[in-house]
Amino acid sequence: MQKQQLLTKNQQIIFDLIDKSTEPMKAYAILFNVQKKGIKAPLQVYRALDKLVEIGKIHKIESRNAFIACQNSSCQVSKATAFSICEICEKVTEISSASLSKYLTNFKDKDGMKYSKYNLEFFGLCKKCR
Amino acid sequence: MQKQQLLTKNQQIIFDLIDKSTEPMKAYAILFNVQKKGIKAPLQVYRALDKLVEIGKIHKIESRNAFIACQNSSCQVSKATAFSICEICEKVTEISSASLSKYLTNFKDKDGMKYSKYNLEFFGLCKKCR
DNA sequence: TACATAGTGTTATATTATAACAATTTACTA
DNA sequence: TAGTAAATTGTTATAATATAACACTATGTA
Repeated sequence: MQKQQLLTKNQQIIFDLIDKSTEPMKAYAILFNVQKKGIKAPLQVYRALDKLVEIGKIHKIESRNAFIACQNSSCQVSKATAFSICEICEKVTEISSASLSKYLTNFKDKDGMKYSKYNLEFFGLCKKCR
Repeated sequence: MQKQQLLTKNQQIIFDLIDKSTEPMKAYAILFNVQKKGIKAPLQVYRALDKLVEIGKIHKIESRNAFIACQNSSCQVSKATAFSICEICEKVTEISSASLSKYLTNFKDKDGMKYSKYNLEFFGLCKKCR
């Protein structure tokens, strides 16, 4: 087990907010929500987000410019991420499939190149929206 | 064979530029390059980009906010895309692996949900940068 | 012709993200 | 425990990415 990373005040405030949210949050929505806690400027938010992504507590959904708490307790670092995104309601779920991550982690391209990291976003309709 | 989509003037100008480029291009870099051809405003660029993405002539590299011409002649629509991205030189290559696309196209999550679309970005070091 | 659809040109503005710099806190180590 | 390097914070300003709204033009087709 890796050493538990301690969060600083700003990081904790922002992580808590994202973690409680049922949907991915955008940076300026986060800013708006934490202003009453003394975080006033975009940069304070982005710095915390950068760090939280780096240590794997949250992930960025690149196609949406939004952030979601890691839903996989063993995911300490974001090196292999996969998400499903509903194109109607925008619900995002982190996919944790051992076979998928095994397949992608071991994937080699034509030149035999292996990759140290990947991000996969699936799009479709969730149960409710179908 | 699908009917060949005809491009409008702006779409053609912008596609030609991206297609000639050896690296992904960002929207405002494109704008700068086509201003001498009469395309003056960001919106003209974004509209052409949207259409080109929609018909599969180009792809957006989400993690870079940049656009690359489709390198796969049979790729008429961008429903299943995979790229390798060098984290040093930022070289981006479209991956065309039949087994990868087969695996991902058929992937079902725990709930049996199938997806209509995906985008995968691999990160690592290219040959030159290793 | 008349109509629908897609594309264009334009101005303004919204959204997302970083630069630069000074001050403060934290954690390590001599 | 004092010194110091590294990380974090606070702040103002600004850069980079993307869309809204509206009027107009071209194109295809009934």
